[in-house]
Amino acid sequence: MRIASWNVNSLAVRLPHVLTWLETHQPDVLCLQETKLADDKFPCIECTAAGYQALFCGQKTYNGVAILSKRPALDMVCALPAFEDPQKRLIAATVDGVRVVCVYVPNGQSVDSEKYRYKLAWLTACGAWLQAELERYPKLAVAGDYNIAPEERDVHDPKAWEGQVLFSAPERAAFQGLLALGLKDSFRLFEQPPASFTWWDYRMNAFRRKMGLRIDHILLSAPAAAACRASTIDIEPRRAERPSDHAPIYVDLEI
DNA sequence: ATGGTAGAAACTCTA
Repeated sequence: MRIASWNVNSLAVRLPHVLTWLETHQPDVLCLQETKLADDKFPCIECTAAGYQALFCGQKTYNGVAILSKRPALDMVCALPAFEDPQKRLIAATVDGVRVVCVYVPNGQSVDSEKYRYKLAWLTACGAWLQAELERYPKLAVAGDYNIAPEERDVHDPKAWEGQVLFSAPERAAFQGLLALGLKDSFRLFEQPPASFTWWDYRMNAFRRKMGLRIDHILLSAPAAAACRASTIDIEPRRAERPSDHAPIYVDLEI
């Protein structure tokens, strides 16, 4: 079973990229973030034609998440139950016995902002909810844009980024808190190339200059991690015309 | 020096 995740930064703009990528890589599940689409605008017909059903939880202009799957996705949840929030950042469903959680963690903007405090509060609420999900669903994957680089090797210039949003100590501690629930960072289950990143700023030719961060992750419960055979970043779509600023990532599970 | 780029939507906010 191949489970993928991609922050597309507007599905309206990136739909051709997504359809091409589905055709090439044939994931069983694709988690999307930053669809930026109200639910009545979601491209269901195009997804069906590509062989995928879609569950989505969106809003106009900002945020928005979706789960595309070849097989039926059941028991959808579309928000953190105990966290009142108008922003559409989480959707979960079960596909072939695997609980798939798609997250778009708040960016945080800057460490002194209200948005940063919201990011940390959101992560606390998400962790508490995931703890209960892990008890209900042994095979669980949490895929998405975490907006956190966990370690120095996940940042092109850790000294420059130290203390900045996406790499500050409280954010990294929150990420470690998710791992402490028993989740594994799938990417680090395997030897990986140095300077492996998933996001490059559109500005300053960051992609060409390899100035990236690894902020998109697929975390796995212990039984899912035990079945994981590979965890991959596909940077090819970042080279395309009008790319998303994020690369798609995926895991291959022997399930 | 606080820039720059992209997207949505509206002439600004978010990332």
